[in-house]
Amino acid sequence: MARKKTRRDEVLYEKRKNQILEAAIEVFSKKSFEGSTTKEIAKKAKVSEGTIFRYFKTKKEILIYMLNILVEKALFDFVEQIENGSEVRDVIKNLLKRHYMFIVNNQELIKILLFEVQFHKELKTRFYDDILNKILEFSSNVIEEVAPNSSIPSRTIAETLMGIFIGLTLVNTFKGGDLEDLETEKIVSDTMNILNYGIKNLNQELHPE
Amino acid sequence: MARKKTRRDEVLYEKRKNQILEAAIEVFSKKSFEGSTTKEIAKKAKVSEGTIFRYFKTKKEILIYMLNILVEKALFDFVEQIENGSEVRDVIKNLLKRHYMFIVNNQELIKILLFEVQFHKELKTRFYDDILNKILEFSSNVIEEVAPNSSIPSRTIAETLMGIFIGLTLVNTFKGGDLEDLETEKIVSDTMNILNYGIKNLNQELHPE
Amino acid sequence: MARKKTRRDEVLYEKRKNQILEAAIEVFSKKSFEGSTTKEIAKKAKVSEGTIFRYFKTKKEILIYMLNILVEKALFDFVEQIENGSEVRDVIKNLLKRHYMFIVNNQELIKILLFEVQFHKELKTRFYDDILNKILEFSSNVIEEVAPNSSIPSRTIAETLMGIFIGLTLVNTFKGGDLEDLETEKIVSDTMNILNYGIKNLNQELHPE
Amino acid sequence: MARKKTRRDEVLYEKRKNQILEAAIEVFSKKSFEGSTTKEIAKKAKVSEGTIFRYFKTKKEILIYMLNILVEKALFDFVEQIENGSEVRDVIKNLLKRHYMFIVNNQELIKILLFEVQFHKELKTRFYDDILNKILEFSSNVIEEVAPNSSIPSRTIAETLMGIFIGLTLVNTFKGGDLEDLETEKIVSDTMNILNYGIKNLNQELHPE
DNA sequence: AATGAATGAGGATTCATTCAT
DNA sequence: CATGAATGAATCCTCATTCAT
Repeated sequence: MARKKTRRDEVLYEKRKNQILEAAIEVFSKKSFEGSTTKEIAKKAKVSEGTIFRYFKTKKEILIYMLNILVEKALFDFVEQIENGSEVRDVIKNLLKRHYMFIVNNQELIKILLFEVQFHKELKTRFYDDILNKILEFSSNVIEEVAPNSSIPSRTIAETLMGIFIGLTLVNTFKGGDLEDLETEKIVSDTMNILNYGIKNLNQELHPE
Repeated sequence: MARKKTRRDEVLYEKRKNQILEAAIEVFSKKSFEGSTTKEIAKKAKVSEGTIFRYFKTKKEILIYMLNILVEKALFDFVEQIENGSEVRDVIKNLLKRHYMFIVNNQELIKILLFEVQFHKELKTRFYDDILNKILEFSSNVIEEVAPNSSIPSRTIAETLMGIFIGLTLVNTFKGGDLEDLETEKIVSDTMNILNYGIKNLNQELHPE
Repeated sequence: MARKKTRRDEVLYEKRKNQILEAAIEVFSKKSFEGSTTKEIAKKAKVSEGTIFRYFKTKKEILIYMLNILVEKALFDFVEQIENGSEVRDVIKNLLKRHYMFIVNNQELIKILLFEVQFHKELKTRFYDDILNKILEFSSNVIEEVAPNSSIPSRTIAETLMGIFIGLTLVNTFKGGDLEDLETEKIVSDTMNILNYGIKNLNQELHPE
Repeated sequence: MARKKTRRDEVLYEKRKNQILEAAIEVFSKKSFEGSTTKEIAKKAKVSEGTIFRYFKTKKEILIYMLNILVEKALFDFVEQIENGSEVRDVIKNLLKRHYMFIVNNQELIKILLFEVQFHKELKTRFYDDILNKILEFSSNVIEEVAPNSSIPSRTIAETLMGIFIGLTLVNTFKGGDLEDLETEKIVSDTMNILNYGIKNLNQELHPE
């Protein structure tokens, strides 16, 4: 009776699961996890409520699955070897771009998890260990290499960079909503200027590139 | 017949309302607004569920009240005239301290609102207009005064400062939980160094004070 | 310690009780018994909620008290000897007037009790026994006296009369609301004509008085 | 994917909805709308409380649905052309029968709505416009045709007829409860006699048919 | 596999009643 | 005695989850 699982079955399975995931991302990001209903997700995903529970044992498992996906993306986006410039400035600039692209590409997922993770202990650890910490380690290492004896620990610098981007992203959601690719260059270069030359010299050395 | 409302009555009223508020802050910050139940708030506040609704018409009104309180605190903490140093450096440092103290002193409230505000349109506007924007304006003005011709707009600098602190706060909640007063000096001075001298010169000019 | 109850106390007591009663009548008639709250009654009566329960052990007791009052009024309004005319027509006309005045004078109370009595067994019996039945008996007797051998039982005639008035009252509440004293004569005389001359002869014998 | 809604589905849906409706009628008529609980309705309908809300968005919607049903029935029971007798007497008799059958067949629904309608503005208008007024217009027209020049307006006669029946129904609910089909003939013919010949001639002309 | 009807535990809120002041 | 704050049981309603089809 039981039909062998074909390759096609699997592809369909993944497609359907993704359909639900995308719908959930949209809904969670608009109403928060607790504020969302499986009914609304089902509707947006164009499946029945029952179907959701074939793909995810519980509503919470959707959230967990989101974290898994973000972990993958974080690794992928930061693991590729960075094209090392030799100058501190270039290295930092590359890091900033990576941060920025990661955030822009995964805005909704990041927003959801950044917040929800606080209310679910099991997720919190993984979010910190597998995403934040991984990125911070990677950044620290890169910084350490090009500025080995800085009296500010490279980790602190990395945290500051990350903090800036998370903060900017949030502040931004209040102003308008979606970050757009177009602004990338400006935000990165403004931040670069502040970080690179310091505020002290703002008047003299700006936009020298 | 009707007893006049005495001063004592009023004090009791405020005390009770605060009791509930404190409980709500604790619960909301641990479980999110939607994830919290009035039952749990009541228990933590040591009142009956019914009592909550004598002091707040709806659960949501508790959230709104939280925003009102944060607005007050924001004004109070930023309205006092800043002791103007004459040097850019000192001014920025003062701003950073203010930011930091505001966040440290109102951690839970900020965490709750930063999150919830996204899901409640009415709150969003007020949060941006009455808190974020007010602080940004204040900061911009201060910056403008001491660094009038910077090619980076003072507003951008102000947003960056705020972004840094919001971001740092969040990143911090993942590491440990509560920010402590003790770390204030270190965080402020590290951030100051980065901002002030820039990363470019990290090796040479650090910690000159 | 316990002060002797003075006459003055008693008067005050009754006054207060009445204050509450009047408020309750107003509220019940607008929202039904179950739909009303003691809070609203208290507010309308200008006393505290607690006070209500000094005068009535429970909310339901207010309803019971209303019934008592209506019983008194029914007796009073129908017990006085009717000025017997010698003609059937005059007798019926007098009965109709009594019915009508009773309804007009106690509109709200009747509306409330007619409705609520159905949902409270204890009240139902008393309402039927002490009000409806009393009136029906009284009317039957009067009719019996002037039309002793009618093949329609005098009781049936009495029920029909009462039915007409209850029905007219209700139908009326849908059109406008309050019955007004002004219409009394017209309603009574129209009804009289129908009853008196029958529909059969409507074209010929109308308004001969 | 999505299964087409079959005829069978629809039938089941209506059956279930009716199950709940019947239960609600029973409960409302025993305890009034406000005095009833969805829990009790659910129990009586042998469904879960949740199910009720699949079929009716709110408790009040059940009441509204009841009104809709009564409107339908009123139209249906009065719209069929009346078998016109040529004599006033026959016409009136037919009208009385219609009234009576309508009331007997829909006793509970009428009792519920006659009362509840007073506390719900939206219902009140519809009840008057779509039921009472429709019936009154129909009756008036019929009367007008057979007794065109009566000095009592046909509308008044129609209102009196309706009033009689509403009133008789109510008075009846206090005596025993359900009206039974058996009594129809008697009640109709007694009322007919009163209306037809008038009280004046009660002694002479009764039961001549 | 997919559906969506049914479930029932649990949530926010109301309200009659009590009781300390 | 009068007050009105406090109570908590009970209400209407929602929603994740199950399961027959």
